[in-house]
Amino acid sequence: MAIQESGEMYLETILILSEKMEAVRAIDVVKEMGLSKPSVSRAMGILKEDKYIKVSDAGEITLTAKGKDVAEKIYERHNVIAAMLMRIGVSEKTAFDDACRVEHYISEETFDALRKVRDKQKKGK
Amino acid sequence: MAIQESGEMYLETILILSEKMEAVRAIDVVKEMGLSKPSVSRAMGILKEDKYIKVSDAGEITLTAKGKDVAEKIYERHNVIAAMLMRIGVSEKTAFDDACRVEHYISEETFDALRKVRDKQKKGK
DNA sequence: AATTGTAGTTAGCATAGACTAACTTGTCAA
DNA sequence: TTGACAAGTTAGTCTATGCTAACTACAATT
Repeated sequence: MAIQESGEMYLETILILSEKMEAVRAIDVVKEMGLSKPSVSRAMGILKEDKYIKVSDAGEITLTAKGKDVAEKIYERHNVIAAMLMRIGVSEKTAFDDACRVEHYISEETFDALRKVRDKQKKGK
Repeated sequence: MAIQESGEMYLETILILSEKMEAVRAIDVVKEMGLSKPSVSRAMGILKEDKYIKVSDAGEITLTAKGKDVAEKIYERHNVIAAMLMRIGVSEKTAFDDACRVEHYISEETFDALRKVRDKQKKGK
């Protein structure tokens, strides 16, 4: 089964958390995303089942290569979209929030186009 | 209850269809959106219940002022987003499809910013 | 009048994704 | 060693949104 929007959000969150702390546990995801423990517990079960993450006996969650691919893809989208929105005058908070929703819905083609705009902009500076 | 993404899609579709034909019926929505009759039938029931549309005895669907507000808002977003994507090099089809998904997820603030970019661009031409 | 086709509805089911309540398990402190 | 907290799981529920199967109701054709 292809990964869903919620799965992408969980993986992105795990990636971000793993850059901030040595060990990411389910409870950290609960706190970061503001969801209930059972929701996260079940999601981790599915992500583990589908080989996006590994969970150690101690409960430490790590991304597999497959999971990292997804997480980094989404995270990059997030950053590119948020940066684009801020460039056209959207506030940081709104840009972040909107990017968080939009990141799951744009095609590769659109994302490439956005990335190109960003690169051109960068060079121009 | 606030209107959902699917409700916005139905209303937008009804708006578009009502510009193309004199009378819009549920079956027209079925054909336009590629959904099943029961799905559309139920959705119309909810939209009617919540006063977004009116349905005549003959089955003709019309938008109320409230429904038109939503439909036009979404339709404008659709157009602005698709135009923006095409301007940065996205193909027409992809721009249309992506706009169709993204239109439901952007804030008013982001939309205003997009509109401003479009207006500036227009003036510059 | 009987058949057929079209529009719409009803009933029941599926999936994704969230929730609460209540349980287990393990650690740590008194 | 016992009691309490923290982490995680299990079980059951809810909402949104779709589906199929099977029905009704009506109109048009033969």
